[in-house]
Amino acid sequence: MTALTKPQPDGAADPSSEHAPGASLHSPVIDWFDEHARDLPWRRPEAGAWGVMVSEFMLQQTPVNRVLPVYEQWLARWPRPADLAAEAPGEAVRAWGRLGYPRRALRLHGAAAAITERHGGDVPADHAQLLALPGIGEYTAAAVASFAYGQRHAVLDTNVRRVFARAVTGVQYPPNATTAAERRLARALLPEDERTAARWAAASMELGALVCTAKNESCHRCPIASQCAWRLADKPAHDGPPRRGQTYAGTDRQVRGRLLAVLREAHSPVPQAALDRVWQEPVQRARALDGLVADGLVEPLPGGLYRLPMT
DNA sequence: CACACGTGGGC
DNA sequence: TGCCCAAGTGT
Repeated sequence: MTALTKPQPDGAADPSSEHAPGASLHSPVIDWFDEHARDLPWRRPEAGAWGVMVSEFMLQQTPVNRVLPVYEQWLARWPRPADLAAEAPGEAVRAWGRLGYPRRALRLHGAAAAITERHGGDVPADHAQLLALPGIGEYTAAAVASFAYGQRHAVLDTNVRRVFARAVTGVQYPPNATTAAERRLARALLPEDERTAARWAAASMELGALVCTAKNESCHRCPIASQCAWRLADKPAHDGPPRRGQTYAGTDRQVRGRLLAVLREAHSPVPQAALDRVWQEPVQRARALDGLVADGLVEPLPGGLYRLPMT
């Protein structure tokens, strides 16, 4: 049984909640969104589905403020999927700059190529077709279908998960990995009406991004503070297993980052010696470079030269 | 399912 | 000063 099917106190439930669980959350959150939503370029009508899709790739684990300038350059240079598909993948990696996780750039390029081949150059509206594209998982498929095409999907990102964890489940943080219970809850909370569902998806996400933040949440600005289970329980601290921190210093990831930074800046093939300078320890350095080549982020050339992938 | 995968800003 | 966090995906 989910929290939603828990027996309600007699007469306590809103009459409409029987058919629309969570209905009492929809209006306050959507009204709040109407007033406080940020004016982000990918939310404007002219962004189109491609703009939405590009933004979703870039926003996977990267903050809005850092995405903004790269997004603008990207859309100006490659206004349609076919424009990106016509470029070398290395150009996508270069234009990705310092957004991090450059495999996303490669996958976005691959997705553009697949869209050009399989979908006539138009970002598909079908969830399953979106999911089949490289770099698009459960979240991004739902986000593009919902934000770009107004469809009714549970869009479950880290913001929404946190909002639901607090407002509905009454805990400070969601589980480390998305659970079946969370998906079930998200589906149950989805407004029936397609238009409203899409609005709800964007609104609940924005609430998590701006108000119901991971740290220093602003309950005084929250439109559903009076209904929030976590707040009503006096905001108990997270218990469960500690949320795994991400290590970085000294890892292969750091080495990869340095190697790729050199190649992004270079506009002709780079000799091995130039790459050797970014990291002292030779075994780890070689492993990192091999990894980049295996991932298709770096192309080795005869004579110990390297460059971003041209094919 | 746990882990790898970049980067930079906030406290 | 570090630790935590940021619109996840693929293996």
